[in-house]
Amino acid sequence: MTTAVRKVQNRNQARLLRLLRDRGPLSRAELTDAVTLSKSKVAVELDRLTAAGLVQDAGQAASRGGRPSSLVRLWDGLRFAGIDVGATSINVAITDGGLTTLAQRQGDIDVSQGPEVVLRAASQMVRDLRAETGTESLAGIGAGVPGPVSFSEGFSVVPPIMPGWDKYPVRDRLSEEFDCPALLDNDVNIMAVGEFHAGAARGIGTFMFVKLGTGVGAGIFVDGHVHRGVDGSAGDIGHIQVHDQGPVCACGNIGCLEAFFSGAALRRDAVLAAQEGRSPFLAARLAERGALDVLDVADAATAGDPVVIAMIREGGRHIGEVLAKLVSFFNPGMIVIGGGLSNLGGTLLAELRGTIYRRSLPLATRNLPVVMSELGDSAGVLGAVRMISDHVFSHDPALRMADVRELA
Amino acid sequence: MTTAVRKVQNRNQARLLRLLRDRGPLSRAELTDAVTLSKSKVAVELDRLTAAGLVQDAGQAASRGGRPSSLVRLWDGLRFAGIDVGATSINVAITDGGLTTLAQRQGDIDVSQGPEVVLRAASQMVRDLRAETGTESLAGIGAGVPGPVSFSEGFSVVPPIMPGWDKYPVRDRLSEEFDCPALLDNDVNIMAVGEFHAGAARGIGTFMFVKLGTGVGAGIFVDGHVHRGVDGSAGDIGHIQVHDQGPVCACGNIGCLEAFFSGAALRRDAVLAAQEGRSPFLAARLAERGALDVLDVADAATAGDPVVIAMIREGGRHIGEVLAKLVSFFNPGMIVIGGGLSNLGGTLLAELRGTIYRRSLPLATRNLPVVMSELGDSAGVLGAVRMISDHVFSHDPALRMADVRELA
DNA sequence: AAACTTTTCCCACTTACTGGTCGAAGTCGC
DNA sequence: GCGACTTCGACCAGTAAGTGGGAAAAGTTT
Repeated sequence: MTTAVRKVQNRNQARLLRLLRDRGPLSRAELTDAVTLSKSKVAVELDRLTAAGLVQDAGQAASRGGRPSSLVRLWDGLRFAGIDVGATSINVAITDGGLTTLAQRQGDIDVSQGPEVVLRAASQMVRDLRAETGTESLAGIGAGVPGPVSFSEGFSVVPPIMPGWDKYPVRDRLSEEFDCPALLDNDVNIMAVGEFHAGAARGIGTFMFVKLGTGVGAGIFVDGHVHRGVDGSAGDIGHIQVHDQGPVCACGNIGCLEAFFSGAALRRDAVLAAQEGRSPFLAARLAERGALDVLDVADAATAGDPVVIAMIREGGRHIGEVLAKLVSFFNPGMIVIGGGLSNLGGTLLAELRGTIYRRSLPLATRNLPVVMSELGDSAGVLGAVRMISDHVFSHDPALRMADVRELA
Repeated sequence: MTTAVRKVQNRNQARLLRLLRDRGPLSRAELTDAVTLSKSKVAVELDRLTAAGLVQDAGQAASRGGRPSSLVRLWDGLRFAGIDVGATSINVAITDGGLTTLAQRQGDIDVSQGPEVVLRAASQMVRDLRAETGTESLAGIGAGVPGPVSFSEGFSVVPPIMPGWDKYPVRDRLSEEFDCPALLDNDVNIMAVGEFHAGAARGIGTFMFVKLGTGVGAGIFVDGHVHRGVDGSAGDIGHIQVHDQGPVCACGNIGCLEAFFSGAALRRDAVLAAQEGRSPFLAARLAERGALDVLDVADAATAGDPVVIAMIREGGRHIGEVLAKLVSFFNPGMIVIGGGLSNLGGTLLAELRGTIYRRSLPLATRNLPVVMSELGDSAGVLGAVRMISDHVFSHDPALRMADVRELA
């Protein structure tokens, strides 16, 4: 363990680090090819990175007919932590520098208990995982929480159903406690980052991630970057009004999208269908277990229960109608569906696709894949570590998008 | 007139040129302060720009208590042309390097006559304006046409009601004819650029421009850049379905937003109200002139005609309901309303604001101005020249956003 | 006219990076 | 086993970009 300043000094070092993160150990020659720099320059920067303890030697590669390359890789002890706080659960992972998960843990929480309680639980989980993986120090922590987040300030802003979280300095608390850089974002955004990094949207710079969970939200990628909007509330589509009348939403309004279809709405409708005897399958399950969740509904659909299937189709149609409008507006290259309700599988996906393709312009949908999340529950933590590693593996964190774009 | 290579050689020259464009003549000292470069470097680059014929001396400034500055400005003979093709009209302007309009001309066309006819008319107008302003050569041409455009390829793609335009190489034709760089974009996008450059959205990097004209469309700005979407169809909100039933749209579908409210829809409804005797004001106008347009409707509203006012309010509500959904999704910093229907004035704006504020989340609307276009008919041509001047005043046009962003 | 202010020109110096050369370290053919 | 060939990495001189100090230039103020 070096005690050197573990800091990226320039743009070239940042590029090299991200190459090593994304492509694994590479030789100096391969790195020279990948970045447009001379071998001398690459060698110099690698020496500096090695001295800074960010990079290390990785032995010899097999010869390709000449002198064998000596491989270079990210420092073996580099560790990132990701924290994905949901409404009722928390997911924590520790990865190495290449963002391979070394250990992961899930726990039940109630986000309404406030930031102190939740952060205490999260910290404990991180500490446990550190012990488990023999992690001495963390290079960075990424975290996501439900509801609108001020990314630049690192805290939640007026979260609807999360008392005590408003302006609570989550990012700075994490940064202090673990003595490393930290970033906080909306949970849907980090899931979108996850799918972009290692999931269905790999290489698709402009896409929408739609989370159908307890609530409904979207993560928006524009040219490889999260679009957060001016107040950090972009993607907040759960409370779009889809009807004048309809069920009352948790937010107090009437006709919100997530009052028609979401984890909460589906549970409500499922229990009703069971109690009213419209779905024998769900009635049996309810009697058996005393409650119903998304998996019960999915099972009922698989078993061919017509009422349940109709329920899913109607919900999918509501979501699809909103997405169709957003597709016309935004013209994304892909839509990724995630969150708990993605367990509803093919029935839901078919309805979504049908509605979106039927209601949007042909030009905007002719190349528009609508697919399920590839990462499932891990999308959030993976996105969180990707987000913080992008940050750590960048030159001057102060020099951000806005400034760089101006140059072009 | 120099015959030197009039070409920007590096990023610093690009920055200097844009400074001179946006802030007018400046002294070397002021330029040094504005860019973060040493005075020596600024002097060297200015010399090169002068040699390239892009920049020239502009005499002495008044002394501020010491040696007076010698001012530098863009070459006096720099000229940009902007072409804004609408469904029924065409607008052309020639500006100097600082994007001040030197001459402007408007003409009536029918875009359905095809690109050959329209481009011939446009070229003639540009030639007329060149003669009028004594312009020897153009430094660049920006143009906008209705419907989806492939920006990178420089032509329209599957435009709904524009036979013959599909894949017709508009950009390259202009570039060849006038022997200068040219860019082609969607007409709504260039209007948005215009409002960003010199209109209501000055300094607001993330906003929506909504054109309510013959059709309905939106221009989307994200962090100071136009968002065109993966197929160039972003902002195509006119055919969003707002109802299961309703008037048949020109696109063949039912319930499209612009079938409910647009220039075409309003004319239709106005004539109907006149013929059915519901609006005495419009009936009189129709009898008097044989036809009705937006200005007649505006006059009727000003005169207090209750049926017309209700008509505008209902239309505004339809637009507002769609915008409210998009605001929740996109979280812009401003909405600018333009196009012919903005002549409807306060009645329309009030209804839009009311609907948007009522139906979107408080967080996304608490800082959301909804304002009328400041540039009116000139937004398009001004945006077009701004677009092409950004292009000409940039280093390597090949090195574009995607690449630059990757560095950060 | 002297003192002061501000700008511009000039030049030595640093920094970032390039690209060629050469030895090191392997494989391959015989 | 040895020389020819290939590939890699270290070294180093050279270059382009940019910095920053100093002096001259060209005004104003006293």
